[in-house]
Amino acid sequence: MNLSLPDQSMHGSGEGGLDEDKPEVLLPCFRRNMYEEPLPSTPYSSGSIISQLLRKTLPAKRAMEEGHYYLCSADSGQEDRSSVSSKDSMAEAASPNVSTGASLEGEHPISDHLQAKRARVENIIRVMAGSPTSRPHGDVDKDPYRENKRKQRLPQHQEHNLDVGRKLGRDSSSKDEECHRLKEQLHSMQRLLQQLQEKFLQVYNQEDPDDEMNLDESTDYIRDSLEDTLKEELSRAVGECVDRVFRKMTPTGLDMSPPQRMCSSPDISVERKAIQEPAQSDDTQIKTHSLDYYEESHSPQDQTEALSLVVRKPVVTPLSAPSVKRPFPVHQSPFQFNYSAPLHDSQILEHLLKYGPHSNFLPCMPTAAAMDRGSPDTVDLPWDAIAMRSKVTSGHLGHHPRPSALGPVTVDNLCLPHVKLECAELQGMAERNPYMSLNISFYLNIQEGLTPSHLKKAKLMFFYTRYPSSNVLKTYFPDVKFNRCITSQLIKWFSNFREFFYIQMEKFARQAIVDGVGDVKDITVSRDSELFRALNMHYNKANDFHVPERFLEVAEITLHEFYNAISASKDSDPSWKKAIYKVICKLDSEVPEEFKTSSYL
DNA sequence: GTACTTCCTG
DNA sequence: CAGGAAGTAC
Repeated sequence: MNLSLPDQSMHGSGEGGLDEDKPEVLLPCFRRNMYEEPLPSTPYSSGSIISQLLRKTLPAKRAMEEGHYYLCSADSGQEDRSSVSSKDSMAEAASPNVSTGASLEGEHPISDHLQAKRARVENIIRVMAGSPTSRPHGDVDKDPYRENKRKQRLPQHQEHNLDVGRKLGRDSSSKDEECHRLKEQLHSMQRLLQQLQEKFLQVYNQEDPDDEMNLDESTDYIRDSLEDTLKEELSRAVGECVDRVFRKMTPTGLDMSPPQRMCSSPDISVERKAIQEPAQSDDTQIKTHSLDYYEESHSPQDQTEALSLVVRKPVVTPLSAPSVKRPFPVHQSPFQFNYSAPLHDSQILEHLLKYGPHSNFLPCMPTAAAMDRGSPDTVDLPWDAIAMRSKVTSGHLGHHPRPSALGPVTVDNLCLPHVKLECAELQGMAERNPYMSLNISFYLNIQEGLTPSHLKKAKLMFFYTRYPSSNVLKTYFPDVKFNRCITSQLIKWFSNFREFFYIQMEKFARQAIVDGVGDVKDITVSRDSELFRALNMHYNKANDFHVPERFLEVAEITLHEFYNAISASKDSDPSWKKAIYKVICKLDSEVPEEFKTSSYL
């Protein structure tokens, strides 16, 4: 945010204020290779968890199912392909009707096809729902398959539990180790989720383009159950992690005051709720500072494996399918980055537990961020902003009930501005593949509703465009999960902006006439103008944005239009303004790129 | 119908 | 700023 007043020239050109707000500029050190850290493997990172699960649980269906689940696997993929019809596509060949046993040459291939898809999806859901993490603990070790799965996901943790007795009394370093183990467990969970997504993408991306309708139907069919399952899975894992970090911290002599409510037994349900309702990230820059501080404080060895939830659309054709051995794109997702530095979240958590959410989180945090932003309200941690989401105009902006202290630790605090950079791409993918959109907002902390920050941003955008299309709005609000309602609200905002704009124009034009201004050329709009002050007060109340010169020109042109029309008594025509609107509409200019990635200006 | 807009009201 | 009515355009 440009902190300078319009007349101050901290930045040479008139419209360069935004640069100072970009995280990259704000935090040059943070650009360090967080996306390029080495990716050490974990003992249980190789092979497909899902595939192994399927081997154990669905042996009878393996032949037909693995055709799908192993499309990314060179060995089994080819193996399975050889056993099925070669004429059809892979998807077709591997999609017999599981539930009915209908043959591939059934009389209703489309219907069967759909049912086959559902069956495959249901299988995945069943596997997920049946995973040990979703079951009571007493159930876990009875089932070999589940035990196997648990070993894949929690091997180090179990080992650690066995070691607890020996480690009692010399626990000083165990916290770090525990964090590392928990981190790995989280990564394992993330891999599982990512694999699931890939499996689904494979299933759906192999469908014929003509199969859109079926895809929609089946997507609706499975959406709820799968979404719940996925969220449950990840939420539980994170909650468990926090739980253990917390318990691990407690006996080590940390000053746990005053965490009151979450002291003895963290409320996993609260944690889960916080995760399922990701908080907004208006203050991501502050969080960037926070994490950056730690990022710089620890050695690269702390970096654990990078995993991607940014699921690339698999190129799965009968010819190329088996070429991809491992379904994990190297591409780093913001989500996984949240957990990429083992000590981060534990330290964040530790601090929050000790000092509470409103304390100054880190030594470097408030000063630099706040000064760069020039806005006192940004000094606070995002706690208040969290409660603000979706309540732009509900009249509750003054004070918000403080959300659970644990929620933002794992979600909001760990979401970074870089998330925004990938949102647009992901949303595009999501639009092309309905299923893809299921958990993207969940992972990327995309807003479900518009926030005051979005409103502020929209107002600043108005300086460039008075008539933004919905597509433009979607482009410039990548952190907003658009739906019909949200789009309408944003459009309505700009409608209101225009209304105010035109009212002011008409008012000042009439005033000029009343004042006896005889020539349009005598009417100008400068930054000293009363008109500009009124507009600036409305769209840029904090006066922390340098209004582009072009907007002054547009205002002047508009004022002239009104002046001319009124002077010519055209205002007797009920629709006399329409001509003016048409002119102004053409004066829109492109909104700077910076607006696309700045969730908070 | 849907999307978008202006106008009006609170 | 939001809600609603009414108009326009596709």
